[in-house]
Amino acid sequence: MEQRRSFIKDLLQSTDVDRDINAKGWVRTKRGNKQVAFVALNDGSTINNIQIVIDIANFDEDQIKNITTGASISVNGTLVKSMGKGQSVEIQAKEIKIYGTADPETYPLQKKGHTLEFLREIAHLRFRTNTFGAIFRIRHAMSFAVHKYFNDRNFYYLHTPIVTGSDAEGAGEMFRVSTLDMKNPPKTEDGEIDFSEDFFGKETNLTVSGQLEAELGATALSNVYTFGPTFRAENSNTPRHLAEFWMIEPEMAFYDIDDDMDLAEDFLKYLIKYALENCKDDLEFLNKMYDNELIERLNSVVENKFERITYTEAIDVLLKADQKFEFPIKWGSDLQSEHERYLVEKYYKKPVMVSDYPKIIKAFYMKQNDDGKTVRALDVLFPRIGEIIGGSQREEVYEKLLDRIKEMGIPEKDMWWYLETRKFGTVPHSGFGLGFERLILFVTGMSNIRDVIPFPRTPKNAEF
RNA sequence: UCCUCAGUAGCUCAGUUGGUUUAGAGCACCUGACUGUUAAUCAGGGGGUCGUAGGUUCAAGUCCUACCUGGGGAGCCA
Repeated sequence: MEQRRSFIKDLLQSTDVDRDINAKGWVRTKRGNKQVAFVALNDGSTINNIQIVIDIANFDEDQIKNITTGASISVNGTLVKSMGKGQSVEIQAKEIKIYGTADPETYPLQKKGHTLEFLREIAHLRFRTNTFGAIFRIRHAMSFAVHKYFNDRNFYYLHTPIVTGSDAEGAGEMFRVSTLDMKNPPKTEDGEIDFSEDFFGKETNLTVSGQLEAELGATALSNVYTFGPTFRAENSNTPRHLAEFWMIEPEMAFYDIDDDMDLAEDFLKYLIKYALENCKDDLEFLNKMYDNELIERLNSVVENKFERITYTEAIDVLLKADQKFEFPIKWGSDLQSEHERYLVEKYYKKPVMVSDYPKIIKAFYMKQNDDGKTVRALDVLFPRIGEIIGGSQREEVYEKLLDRIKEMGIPEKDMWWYLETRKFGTVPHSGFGLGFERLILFVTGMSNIRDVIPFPRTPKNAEF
């Protein structure tokens, strides 16, 4: 009878030895001599490999030859206590089946390390490295933790549209969605492209944010969140931006800006704590290989209260700073990266939540303060990352919201559905957006956002 | 998009102020040695139109121009 396959993660933790088992996976390395060969096997269930011991006398020579780095195999054998150092258990092989060989001359992954830049060019194979195995296991764990956090707190997961007919979010350039013949599009009488002929009968784009739709859900379900892909056609070439990225956007009825801040802080701490508790091996690997202060930094974020300051207080701190900034700071201008970095890394030395920004530099939907100058906006600034969360209390007063829409030249007719929530049973409400990949950057200690999403979409790059 | 650095073997790099016949090294790979290895070790071997296209020069991996690709920084933001 075929032995049932065990995951390597479970085998390595097992104390029940001298029993027959089956393991399947991909060969990481093989070494040895004429008598015995040692194969390090990995199946993705853990960063750790299990050692397969092969008595060469008992196997066909050609078969052993084909067990090379990258080959996929199934091993029947006995789980035994290891005679060597470095592992407590290993598999004494009885029978090996090779599913697929990997020609050592052309298989691009070798035993020794590769640069992250090179691995990006072979994104289809980089999952097979320790680094990317660790990153994507952590990414999964964080994704799961997001749902768990909200589910346990009476939030509903709301699926907002990917294709949107509203271009009013103002969160950046959008990707057009169209089925028109680009070489010969239908034209109106004035020579413009006639989008009434298009699939949806109007101009449509990929979403840049699910926030406005999430607000609609929150005005009935109380607490909702979105977690989906968003798209920005900005020509941003930085280690912190993607054209396609995942965003988490909770939206809460009856929340003011302080409630919003409480949730943001609690949420971030929960996620980081979840990683510390559930991704120990992977974090230790990343800590050792990429960022010696990673685990220490994660712990410090979980243990310390975030600093909460207003934009105006932030400006005061920056004006008194004993440091020259490339961009001089003044009230009314947005904080530049160098300013954010000073506040987080030099002055407070912990995450900082900045609120109440000048309304002229923020979006139309943010709740206006009584001073007439500021809005209840909220940015959470993290060490190394900068802005990890952007949010606000939303303007719930119909007239004030309409004024801002007019002032900022947003097409009012496209916003009728959004405005109606302020006409019928309007409530104070708040929300924020968390860039999922930026969270993963922080948690893994990676420095380029292209390394924390399986298949990064960036300007001039949509391979795979 | 702007500034800046880089592109030489499968990978990571060296290649001096342009000039010593076939452009080097380490790792990887192949062959051999070794009774249990831990990124094993040791010996030998194969492997390169020097990112692309022009240009300067008696002579270009090396200098100039444009473009492409990648890194870092900035802007936009999450």
